[in-house]
Amino acid sequence: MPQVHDPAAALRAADLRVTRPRVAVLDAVHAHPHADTDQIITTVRAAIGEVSHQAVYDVLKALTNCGLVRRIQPSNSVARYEARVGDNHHHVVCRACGSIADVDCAVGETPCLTATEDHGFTIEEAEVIYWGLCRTCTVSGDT
Amino acid sequence: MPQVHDPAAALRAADLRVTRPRVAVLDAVHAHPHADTDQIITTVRAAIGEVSHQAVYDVLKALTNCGLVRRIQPSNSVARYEARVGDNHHHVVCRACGSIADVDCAVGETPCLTATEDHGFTIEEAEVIYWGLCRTCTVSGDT
DNA sequence: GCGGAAATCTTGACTGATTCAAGATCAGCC
DNA sequence: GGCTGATCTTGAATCAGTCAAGATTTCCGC
Repeated sequence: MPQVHDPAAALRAADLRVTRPRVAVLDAVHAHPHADTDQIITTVRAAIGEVSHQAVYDVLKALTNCGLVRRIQPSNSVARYEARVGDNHHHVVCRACGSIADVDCAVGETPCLTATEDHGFTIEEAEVIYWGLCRTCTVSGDT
Repeated sequence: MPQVHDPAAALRAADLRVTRPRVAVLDAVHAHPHADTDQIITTVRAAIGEVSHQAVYDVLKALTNCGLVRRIQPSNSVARYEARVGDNHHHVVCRACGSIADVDCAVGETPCLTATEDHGFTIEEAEVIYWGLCRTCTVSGDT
């Protein structure tokens, strides 16, 4: 049982072949939470040399599908990815600079999952995005 | 005091000039909640004839800025707009067909606004998206 | 009602993230 | 080591949304 992050094992557990690009992408997402695709590509290339952006897109899609990474995409932002999955946490997004931080759920394990009127929808998951200003932007812009 | 939807009055109240495209866009958003830009353009053109897509984008941006409409953009979806603003309601999005429905907040007026750890962020607003399946997709896909 | 100034709209090109497709390459299995 | 299909490379394409310049239109005062 790996206490540390073990990409290869995670990939095998998800029935995905273990390839250098995949391991590198998984590492990159672990190392840079909330990174966008471009940052991930850069990180991956720094780690293992040239990799096509297409490969990174494919890998991210595969990892997202099997639940190894989570894709988040606040409005007016490109897609971002994080490796913290399985727990129920949400995000604060800075309106000014776009930075993202994790927020543990304030209400319970599955917050707000009880919609008052579900219109016949089968609700599986609640995604919460808090909008505000990060500390830096609060200081610099609040004059 | 207009009991009914009065686009011109709303525009004036927001310090925006009253133009045909703006009135038509406002009408379209009122008539079709959660419509995407393309649907809005189509509706507007049906109402007042040819209008450039650029004008619609401009108008939507202006209306969003002044708070007359709200822009929502679930992951893997294009931008959508709705005229129901000011109250605190959220959305259910169908994972299969992308349809959206309104959900009143289950918790209170400003749900989940109390993040346990705000990382120095000044939180202004919480946006909640419920992911699930709409009734139609639940029935057809749940075999 | 008329005229001027500034906001708004039209036209048309452009960007940038993401996707598609075809073929080359590699991981996993025997 | 060799085979097979998944995965990666290459290169082009798509699509929502943006930028920019010039033509119109609204609003305001007269």
